[in-house]
Amino acid sequence: MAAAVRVKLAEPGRVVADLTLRKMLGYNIKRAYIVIQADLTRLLEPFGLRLVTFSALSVIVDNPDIQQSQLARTIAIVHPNLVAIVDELETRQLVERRPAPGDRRARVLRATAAGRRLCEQATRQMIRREAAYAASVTADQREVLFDALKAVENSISEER
Amino acid sequence: MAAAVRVKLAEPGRVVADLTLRKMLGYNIKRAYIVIQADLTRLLEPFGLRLVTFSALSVIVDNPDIQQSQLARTIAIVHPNLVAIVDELETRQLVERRPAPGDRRARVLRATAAGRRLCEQATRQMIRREAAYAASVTADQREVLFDALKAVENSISEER
DNA sequence: TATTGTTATACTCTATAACTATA
DNA sequence: TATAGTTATAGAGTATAACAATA
Repeated sequence: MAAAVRVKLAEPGRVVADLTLRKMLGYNIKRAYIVIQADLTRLLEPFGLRLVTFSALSVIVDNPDIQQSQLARTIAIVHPNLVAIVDELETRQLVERRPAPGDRRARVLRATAAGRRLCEQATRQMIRREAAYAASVTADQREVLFDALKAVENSISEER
Repeated sequence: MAAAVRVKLAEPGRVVADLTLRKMLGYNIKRAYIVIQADLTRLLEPFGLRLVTFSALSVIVDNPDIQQSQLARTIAIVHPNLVAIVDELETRQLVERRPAPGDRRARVLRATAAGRRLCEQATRQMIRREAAYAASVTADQREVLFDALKAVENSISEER
C-alpha cells in the first residue's frame, strides 16, 4: 500500500523559489535590469543626471546639431517627453537649443563645453562601473551577453 | 597646409547613433527589456494577466501556502504593492487567501484549480514565445545569456 | 496632409509612511 | 520591539491627444 504523499507547504524558513520564472528570459532580464538601473541611477546622482538625461546628453555630444525628434527616436522615448529632458539639460547649461538651418520648425541641439565635460566624467564612471559587472563574467561571456541582448531586441522590434 | 576639418552635423537623413551608449550593459539591457516587456505584456493580455500578476500567480502555484510577505520578497516587490496584486488574483478566483496556521497575523496563498489551469496555459505561451527569442541566438549563447544576467544581478545585489 | 516642438493630462509602476493586529 | 497585512499617498516613467508653426 502506497504511503500518502504529503505536500510540502510554505512554512516560514522554507525555501521559496521562482524556479519556473527563472527559466524565462523576460523574468531574468527584468530582475537584472532592476538592480542595474538602481545601481547606475545612484552612480549618476552626484552628476545631477538621471539615466535618461545621461542618455540624451551622450547622444547629443556624439551627434552635434541633432534635432530633438531624431534624438527621441534614437533613445526610444516619445517626443513629448523629450521636452522636459532637454529643458533640464538646457537650464543647467549643458546643451543649447538653436534654430535649425533650413527648417524653421525644428531646433538643433548642441552640447556646451560644460556639457561635454560632464558627459565625459559621467561616462568614465559608467565604464568603470560596467567593468565591475564584467568582473562576474568572462570577456567572452560579456560579448555573448551584448550580442544576444541586441539580437533579441532586434528580433522582436522587427516583427512590428 | 592642412585643409580645415569640416565637422559633420546632424542633417535630416544623416545616420544618428547611440554608439557610446551601446558599449554599456545598462543601456543595452534597458533597450532589450523595454521591447521584451512590451511583447510579453501583449502576450498575457488575453489571459487578463499583467507581467507582475503572472509572476505572482506562477510563484503561488509553485509554492502552495506561501505567505504574502514571502511572495513579495521572492518577486522583488515591496509588500504594500502586493496587496492589490493578490486582490486582483483573488477577485478573479485564481488564488485564495487563507488564515496561516500558527500565525494569526499572516495569511497564506493557494492557487485554485482555475488559477493553476490559467497559469499553465499562460506559461505554455510564454515558453513558446521565449523559443522565438531563442531562435535569434544559439543554445550556447542562450545559456551564457541567462548565466551572465544572473551573475551580474547577484554581483550588484550582494554589494549592499 | 505630414512633421516639429510643445502643453496638458492620464495611467502604470514603484516607494514610503503609518496604521492594526499579532508575535 | 519586530513582523504581516493593509491603506493612503507621492513620485517616477511613459503614453496619448491636441495645438501652433512650418514643410
